[in-house]
Amino acid sequence: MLPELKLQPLRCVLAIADQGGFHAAARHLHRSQPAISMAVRDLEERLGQPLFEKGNGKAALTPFGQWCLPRFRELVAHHDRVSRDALAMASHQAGRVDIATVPSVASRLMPGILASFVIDYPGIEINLQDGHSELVSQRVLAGEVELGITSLWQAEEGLDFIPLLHDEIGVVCRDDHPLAGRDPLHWRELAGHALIRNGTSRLLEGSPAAELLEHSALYISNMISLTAMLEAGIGITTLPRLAFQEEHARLRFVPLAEPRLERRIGLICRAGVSLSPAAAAMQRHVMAYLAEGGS
Amino acid sequence: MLPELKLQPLRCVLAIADQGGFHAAARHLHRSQPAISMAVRDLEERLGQPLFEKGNGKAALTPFGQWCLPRFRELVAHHDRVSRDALAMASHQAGRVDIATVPSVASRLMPGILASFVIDYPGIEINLQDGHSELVSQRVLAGEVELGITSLWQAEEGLDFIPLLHDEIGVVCRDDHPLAGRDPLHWRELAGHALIRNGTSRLLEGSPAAELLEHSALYISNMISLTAMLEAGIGITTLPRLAFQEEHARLRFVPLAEPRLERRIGLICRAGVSLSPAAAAMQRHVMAYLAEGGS
DNA sequence: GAGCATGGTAAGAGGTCCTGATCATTTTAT
DNA sequence: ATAAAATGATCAGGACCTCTTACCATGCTC
Repeated sequence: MLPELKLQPLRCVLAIADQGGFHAAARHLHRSQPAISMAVRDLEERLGQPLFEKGNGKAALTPFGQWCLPRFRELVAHHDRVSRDALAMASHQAGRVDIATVPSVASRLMPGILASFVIDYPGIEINLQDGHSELVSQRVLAGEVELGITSLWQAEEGLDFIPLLHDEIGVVCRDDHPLAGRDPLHWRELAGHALIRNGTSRLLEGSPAAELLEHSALYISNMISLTAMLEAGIGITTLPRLAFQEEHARLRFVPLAEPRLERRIGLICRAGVSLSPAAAAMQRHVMAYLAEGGS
Repeated sequence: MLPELKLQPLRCVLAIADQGGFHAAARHLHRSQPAISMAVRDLEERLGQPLFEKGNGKAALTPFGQWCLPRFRELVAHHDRVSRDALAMASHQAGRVDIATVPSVASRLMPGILASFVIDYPGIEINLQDGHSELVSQRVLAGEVELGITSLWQAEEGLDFIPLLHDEIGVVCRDDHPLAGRDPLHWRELAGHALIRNGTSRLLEGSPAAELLEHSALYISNMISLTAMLEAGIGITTLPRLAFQEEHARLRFVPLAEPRLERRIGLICRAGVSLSPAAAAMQRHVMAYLAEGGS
């Protein structure tokens, strides 16, 4: 029923009207002049009305053509806008990535990653939120964010996990603590010291050191509070190295040598659903960044 | 630079998303299934990003595809709207005609013409304005209106004139006037009677009766005032028959037999400019209406 | 009237698009 | 578990469309 108005003929009409002639339009569109004539004739046949006056030497729009012109112009402009936007989106020059990470990654890794990312992809909008690792998994699974950077203790259904780095677990204590200087540190040596549990303590579960947790009376989830406790000398805690804020002068990180514990930090995304171009770019960027050692 | 997004592939994407599969989309679009696959593949290559997930049995949009979908839908809808409007305009189901006529035509001819026109072309908007004949010509020439119905005393540059009917000139007087019953009326018989000139009196110019005008002291342009004068018995006047309002019980129209004078009423439009589809329909309608004798 | 512009027309090459048959894979039914 | 059905992908062939080259008709300029 409706005739299919192809865009090329519409562009021809616009060019003829703007450039003031078939030949000029042909030059402008890099086509031969007969192509313009035929495109216009075909379009006029589809519409059932001439767009240009015939017979006279000059090209002049009929009233019908004048009526059509602005509508054609709008339609072509609309097409170009959609085309440009889609291309920008596809070529990572525009778009948006939502990422969720655990706080330690957000504060220690992401600044460097994002600093270089925004240079490479200035058009991409980034939304970074942090939360504990289960929240990160949930948000990725729910589709609220496309990418997550976290540690997975168990392979989760519907999530793809791409390992990025190993983050070793250690003991954090004040610099005047007896354990502060030790380097080969066995978990048994922690017995008797006051241990403060925190959000990452469940990383010890399943290891011989797990029984330490049973003798711990303090649980602090907030990192600020935790460091304050440690600085006050109230006790020691275990943390992944990445979660240890090195700028605290009086705190020391002592890696656990036996058993050697670590969390595997990686990228997670929904399985079976491909990423948006922007998120794919971010994924590649993160992997390349960490492969180069965080340069 | 910008890829040319043809509409057919876009429709394919919409159909796949709406119908939930390539085969369903093919049935819906009355195409074969490979055509759909190829159209999508071509579009994906142009954009540089896949729109549908590959590998899985089912067709599912990628995030990029989801982003594109509403934009594609808008663009296709825009095209269809333009196409439908242009087609309606071209096939006289929509549009607008601006006409200017002399008052006599507007009041005596146009009601019948327009009554049947609006039945045949219910979608066309009509704008009718009246004015004296020079004003009609001016407006047509200036492009303010596309069509005019008037009497032309001289062929005017840039105007095409299509004769429609002959309107004879006669004398109008009160029913008790000495001339009221006369039928073969010679212009010499008007001598001595008080003649009121009006806007149509210049139709006498160039005829033997022109000298009558010199002995006339009254000029009334307004038709209401003029008939009031005539009904008061102040004098007589000359009018084309069409301009004589027959519903005035006490006034009589006596055709001038010698010289026989008439004005030629016709359609005028700008020369060299074709009419809008709606105006062309009106032109044909007027000519057909008057050729049939005003049925 | 020669020359240059306008746009229109005809024939052929090239590309696009569609179809029909076929294949690989997944899902569903028995 | 096996058969059956449905999904989308692929390929070769042909119809169709579009563009180009060459040529024609007309109007304007000098």
